[in-house]
Amino acid sequence: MKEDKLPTIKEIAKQLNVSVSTVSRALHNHPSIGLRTKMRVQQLAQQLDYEPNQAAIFFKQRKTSTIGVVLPNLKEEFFSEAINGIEEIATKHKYNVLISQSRDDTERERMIVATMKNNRVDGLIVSLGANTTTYDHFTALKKYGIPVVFFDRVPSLPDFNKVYSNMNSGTREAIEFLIAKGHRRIGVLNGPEQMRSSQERTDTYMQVLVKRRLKIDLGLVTSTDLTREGTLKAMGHLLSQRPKPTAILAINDYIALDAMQYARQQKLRINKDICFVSYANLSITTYLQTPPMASVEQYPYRQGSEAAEILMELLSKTDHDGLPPEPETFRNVVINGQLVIHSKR
Amino acid sequence: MKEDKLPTIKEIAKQLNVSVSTVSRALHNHPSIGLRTKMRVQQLAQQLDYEPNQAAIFFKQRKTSTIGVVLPNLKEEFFSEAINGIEEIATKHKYNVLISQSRDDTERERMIVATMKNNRVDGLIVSLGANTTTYDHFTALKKYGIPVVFFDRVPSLPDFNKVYSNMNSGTREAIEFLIAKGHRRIGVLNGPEQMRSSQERTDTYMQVLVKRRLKIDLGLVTSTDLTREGTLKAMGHLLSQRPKPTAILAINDYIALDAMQYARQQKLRINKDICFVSYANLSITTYLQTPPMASVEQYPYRQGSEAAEILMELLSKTDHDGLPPEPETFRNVVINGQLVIHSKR
DNA sequence: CTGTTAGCGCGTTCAT
DNA sequence: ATGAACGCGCTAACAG
Repeated sequence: MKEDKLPTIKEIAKQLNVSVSTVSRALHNHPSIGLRTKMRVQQLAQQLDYEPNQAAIFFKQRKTSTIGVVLPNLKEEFFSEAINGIEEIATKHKYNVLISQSRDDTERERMIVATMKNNRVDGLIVSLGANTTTYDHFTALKKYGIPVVFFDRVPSLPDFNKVYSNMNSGTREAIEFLIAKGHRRIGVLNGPEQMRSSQERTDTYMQVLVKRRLKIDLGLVTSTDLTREGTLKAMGHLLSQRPKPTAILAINDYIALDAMQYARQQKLRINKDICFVSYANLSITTYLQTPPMASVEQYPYRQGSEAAEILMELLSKTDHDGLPPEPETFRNVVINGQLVIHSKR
Repeated sequence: MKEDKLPTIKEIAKQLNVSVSTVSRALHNHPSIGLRTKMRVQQLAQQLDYEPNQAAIFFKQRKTSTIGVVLPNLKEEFFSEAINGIEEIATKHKYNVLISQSRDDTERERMIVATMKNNRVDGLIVSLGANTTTYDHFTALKKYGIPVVFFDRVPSLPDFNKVYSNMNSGTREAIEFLIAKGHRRIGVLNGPEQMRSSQERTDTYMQVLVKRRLKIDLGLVTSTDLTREGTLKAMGHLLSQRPKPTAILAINDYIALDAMQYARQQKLRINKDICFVSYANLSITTYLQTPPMASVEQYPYRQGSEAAEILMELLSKTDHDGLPPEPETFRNVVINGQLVIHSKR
């Protein structure tokens, strides 16, 4: 049953008593091939169930038609949704997608990038680990001609291609929303300080408070390392402030969930004693009886597909290789997060 | 900055005035290479930052060191967790992982399998789409020598390698649990009938009821196509039965969530008027104020890693290729689902 | 111990 | 319109 040998053009050539190059050309609809031969070749190919050996082609073309995707995890709906976006574009361009998770571990991230490089992926799409502060493992790729596009968790340095949702507009909306609801003590449950989004969030928070002439209490701004423990600890800190915050802005829905659980343990009633607003707008929150009052939608699908689109563009440029040494320009796509209100109360 | 050419063994050979094979052997610690030359080679390789071109190796060895993973989606924590298991094993064996989602669409599934085949993945790990009832796109792989291992959503035919959690023990425990809590009218919210697990679930359900001498009402056994709409419709059916069921066994946590939402809309109080027990035991349920009373743990990580382990084993056999035409034996690993109780009430 | 060579499957000149 | 030959980077069989 098992046909040991997959058909090759050579095989076809032999059977038809023509040369391999003829077969190759016929298969590619090269104009200079006789209609008759072309037909014969194509028919036999079909019949033999011939499929070109991608490995050989990759080898020859020096490209693998594969892009690597490195992200913190697949568990968060945000990232799996982003992958959908990436996959869609990649498939459209006949690219394969190699996915790997850094688990927010910079060391793992380095390893992954290294293996991907060795496997000669054509390009990389990356969302950084929470603790990654150095980018040399990415800059190193430049000399191999492997383009990198970051999304969501992007480096704070300018010289990278990135797609992300800026925190400004969304955060502004969120804070204004809470103020309008009467909240005066608003806590911030931020991510690690090295994350670009954390800084932006804090900045905007401050701005809005100043503009609204509310008192700024730095004790209300805290950060979690994104682990559950870190979040609980941060919440402990926030809730120990006096007076207690009546609302909390959390870096994302998962963190908000942990935080809400903690608050509930402290006998606080969600959306009554304390309100939550967070980022991402995940579908699971719709299942909660007491979801966050509002979420800043981050458009993961769009971020993924935009990043992939940019990468495809970069790759097509590399193709022709007559690359005029442009003054190295970087794509920087910013998506405005939109506040989505879940609970009227 | 960009070094156009990556170093090759040929390059190293030239610089050292030795032959490529010497370099190759030195790099592989071949015993028959002089210590001195070996050192020289390895040092220069290091210095040049030489990395073997995997594409070339793949091409030569006729294997890609890549396994494909086809599953319904990445969004469900069950699957992303399974991927962690797969990744762990694959990485350990120096394999890459190509992931693709069928979105429960058999047509997409076929396409994916076809591309993976053309990309010459060494093997496949698959969890079937909900509606897949034919397996010819998988059996076809046999003649290309591409082994397939299924997990969780496995074919109901015997001649495939599979890893799955059988529904019997877990379902039995679940029903007994509900009966012990005083429930007499227990509804079943099953998946599509073609799914192996659905049949098993129904069978066990019947068995336990018979054993406990409870009345069997076929109106209480219904199925959803796993879409939200399908689930709501099925719930409508279940809740229209008289007397209404007081407990419902749902095929998985996500479905349970949809079902609970529907119940809540019907002014039923979760865990009071109606109880839920489901399968999977996802971490998100811990965030719910009213989680399912109990879940049958399905061990996604373990399923993934076991499947990968089996695939690795199959692949290593293929390697030596002196495959004695064994009478085609299939691996069939069954994991017993364990009931985990969340709510005492 | 080391070098020479063939060949994996394909696309691509360069001839004819 | 077609064929012959080369080479991509690497391994392995064969020769010294």
